[in-house]
Amino acid sequence: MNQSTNRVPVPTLERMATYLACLQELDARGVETISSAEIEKLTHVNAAQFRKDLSYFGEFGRPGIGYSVPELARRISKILKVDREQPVILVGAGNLGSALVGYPSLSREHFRIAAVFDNNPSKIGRRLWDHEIRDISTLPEVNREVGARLGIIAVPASAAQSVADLMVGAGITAILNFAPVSLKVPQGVVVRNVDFVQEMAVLSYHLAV
Amino acid sequence: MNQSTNRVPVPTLERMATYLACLQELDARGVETISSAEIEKLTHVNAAQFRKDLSYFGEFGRPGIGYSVPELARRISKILKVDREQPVILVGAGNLGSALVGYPSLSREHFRIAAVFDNNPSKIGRRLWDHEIRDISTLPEVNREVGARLGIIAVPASAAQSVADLMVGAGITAILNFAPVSLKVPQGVVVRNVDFVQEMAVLSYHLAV
DNA sequence: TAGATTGTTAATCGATTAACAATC
DNA sequence: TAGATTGTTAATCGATTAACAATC
Repeated sequence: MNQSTNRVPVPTLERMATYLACLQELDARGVETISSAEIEKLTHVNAAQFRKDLSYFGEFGRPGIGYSVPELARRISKILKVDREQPVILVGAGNLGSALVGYPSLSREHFRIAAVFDNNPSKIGRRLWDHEIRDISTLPEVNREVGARLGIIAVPASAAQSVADLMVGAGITAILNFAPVSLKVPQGVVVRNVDFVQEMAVLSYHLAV
Repeated sequence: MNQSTNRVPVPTLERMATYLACLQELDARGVETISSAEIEKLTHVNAAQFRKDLSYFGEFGRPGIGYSVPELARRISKILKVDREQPVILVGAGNLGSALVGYPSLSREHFRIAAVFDNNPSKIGRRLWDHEIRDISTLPEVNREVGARLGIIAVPASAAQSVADLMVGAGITAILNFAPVSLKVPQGVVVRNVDFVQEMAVLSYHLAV
């Protein structure tokens, strides 16, 4: 099946990333072959779901045998485009931004923080890990060099929309947004939101009174 | 409609938290009344969806008029149980844990970090913001005093399951898990996962080649 | 009253899962 | 061959949305 003709459901994409993490772990442990039933045990994703998800992208296994762990990992990496270096720009050099820049799993999947921005004069020019914190107003010119298409927004809610606008103007087409606001972006730009408070609120709902 | 007889869809709960954030913002701006159509403009959630979501919990508006912003905010807070102080324990005093402890929005919604744990001897005893980092092995006894039912896991994937087990043993019934693993927990314990790399991978998929 | 907007039903849409022929 | 497991179809399940009577 063809990725350009058939729209892949977003939940499928999320699970593809989950499968990949699982396969990389198995590969590191030297496991060579795995069945959909075993994937279900490890990820708690239904085996039929797993096979259906893969079917959006092609055929990956051998009936009666299962899937080659390293091959499947390689092919999913390619599908998700995490098999190549991907420059990312980050706006917001606060605690969260700092944690993200230092987050080792991001670089492990070839996401490379290429520039860090803030609008706070007392932060601009200082260092965050091995990055200089740059003036937000230089974002367009910096990204002309860097060429990132992925952006991370780690600023307060009140500033998020204007940062998004700036990013989109500078050629960013995919945004990970940590601010609790619904961003307005043009067609063709993808946004995913991460909202800790929302997550905690959903958990809170489930507490016994 | 009754929350104990009818299971509320998880997407509805997530949106309820979104509505609440939006209403609090409106309330702060002094807006007194709002219609579902205006909520759609602000949150990009379909107006019928909004009304349907609320219908799981009762009646909140007045036909022809709309919804009282402060009243609806108060009632959603109560439904999500974010109207009261909620103690939370956090394990993992790394960069991410540190960012979470310092995250102001959590306390704004009455989530109070009550204790921070780590297993690293060089961290134990040190301070993180205004918390002493405690030995993970003391978690059960500390939580006997603290009485938290919410826990946050901000440790590497390899340690996450054992931390989860420890939390569950200490009375935690809801876990926010930042480690990229599928936790096994007993019936009655709720887990929500936040996985930055997964989010980035989904965005990466959408990039043009 | 006329106009606006709710709460809810019914229709639509899409995602999950069971079942099984194909195949190693 | 017999047993295992895939890829895919069809059935099920659940979530979203349009439509509208009820009501302010």
